[in-house]
Amino acid sequence: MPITNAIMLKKERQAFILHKVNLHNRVLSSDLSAGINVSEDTIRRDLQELSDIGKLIKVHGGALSRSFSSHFNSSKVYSIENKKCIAQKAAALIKDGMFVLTSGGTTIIEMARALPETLRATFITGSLPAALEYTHHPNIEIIFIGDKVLKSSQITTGGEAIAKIKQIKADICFLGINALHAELGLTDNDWEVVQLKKAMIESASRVVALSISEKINTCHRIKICDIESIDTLITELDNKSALLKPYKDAGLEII
Amino acid sequence: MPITNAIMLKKERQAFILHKVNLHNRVLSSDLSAGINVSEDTIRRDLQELSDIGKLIKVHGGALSRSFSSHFNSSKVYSIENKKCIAQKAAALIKDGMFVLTSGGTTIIEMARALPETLRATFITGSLPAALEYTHHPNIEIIFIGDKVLKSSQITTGGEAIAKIKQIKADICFLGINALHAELGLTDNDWEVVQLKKAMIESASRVVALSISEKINTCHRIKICDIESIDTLITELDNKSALLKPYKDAGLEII
DNA sequence: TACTTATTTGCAGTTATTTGCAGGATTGTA
DNA sequence: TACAATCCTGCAAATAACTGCAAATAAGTA
Repeated sequence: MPITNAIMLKKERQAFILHKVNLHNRVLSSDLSAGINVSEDTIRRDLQELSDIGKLIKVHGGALSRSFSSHFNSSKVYSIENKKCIAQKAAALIKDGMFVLTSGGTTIIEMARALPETLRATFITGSLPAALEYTHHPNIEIIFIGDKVLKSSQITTGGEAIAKIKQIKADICFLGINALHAELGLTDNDWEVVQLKKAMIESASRVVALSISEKINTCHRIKICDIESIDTLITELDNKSALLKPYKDAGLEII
Repeated sequence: MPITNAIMLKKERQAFILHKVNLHNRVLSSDLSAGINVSEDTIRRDLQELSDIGKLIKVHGGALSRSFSSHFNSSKVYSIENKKCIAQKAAALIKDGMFVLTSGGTTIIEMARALPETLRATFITGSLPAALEYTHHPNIEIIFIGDKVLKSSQITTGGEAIAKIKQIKADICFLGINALHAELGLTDNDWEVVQLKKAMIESASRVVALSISEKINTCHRIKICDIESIDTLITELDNKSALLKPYKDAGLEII
């Protein structure tokens, strides 16, 4: 750590901190305080400001670079309890003999775990984790949609996968939802995933969207469909919740 | 386990643990405690927190990866060291740009983990666990063969899967082998799996069999092919081993 | 210049977090 | 069953974060 004997301007100091954090992927408040000649309080305030504008991630004792914590913070699988609640409600909709089309996502995985052991149905999916979860159930038939695997989402995508889905006529389709908005509809931020979900919606008699409440009234870049294309919305909330009213008004069944 | 002598921030440590758990599919608290310089209590608390937000599954003595359904598989880690050895040898055969066809099985999973990060190749498989493992690598393209999923083996089987495989011409094919015999050839005890492996052998320029030595000179019910259909045999043994002589005499390359 | 105002910084006191440790409970295994 | 390993709980020490405040500086203004 190069010692700077001259005093530093605030902006200058923050630029220096950013440089350090990007170089080493992490910094300690104590090191910075010793390196630059300022109190730890000042460093903390700097880190707080830089964190507020998203230049780094502040943690107890220092800060981490943004790229570093992307793996850690990006796929926030928070609110497992809520997802389990949604999973219970969703699983109850599936009856013996049904053809069930499902997307991927943690909520779908929870649904797979919530399926009663006695259920006899056929599940069709292109999600590797979901399919693996289904293999643990004794009485379920699994059809996997093959094609190129999208690594980030661990699902198959591509023309052939979509063509296969279009051949299917499923009784019910469960979609794990990333963003839901009363006017903007369903959106996602991956083009491939959007194509796949579009196809799934078209191939099912009944479309059920699974979404934790914090994703309600948010949107992403690419549109999947309008709200009206969804038949049923399942959240962890009570169906009298005010947050759900716009969707109820749009004619969706709320569970 | 790389020893990190510098102190680690809490979040940093947790990210490290997550990385480990996703890489190896399971970690021991004691190993982590020794690797990072913190008490087991701290590790336990980290695992608890990560478990609470659903990043991993905490078990007695350590933790399991969430993406992999290890409950079933972790108990089955037969002679893991030998398989790692085989995996290393097998991975060395794969070059940039290759089309690689692989079956399922624990040895194949180990091979997936042994692939160098820089490798750029296309992997084709019908095994759910293998495909999931491939998704962790940065430069690999994955093509998944879809169809009905055979739950016991977590692979896709059926006419369509076989038809797809027959359309492919791969540079190399890796087969995890359950039984190998100099006169009786390759055998297996699941009819569906046998059909699939037959197709894979026909679709590859070079066929590589991966087998731990204890499976040599054993046989199962259903025949896949003769020894001569195999080009290369990889075991954990030295290639001068007497056990391998019949296979060497049959013209196989022994690694 | 002289005055007001805003920003920055350090300090003291308080609160919160993290960590290791000691004990007793629990679990897995021979 | 007995044994060892692992766990949980509460506690204490160390560290870090927050709060309010005051001094120093910078910036704007009549």
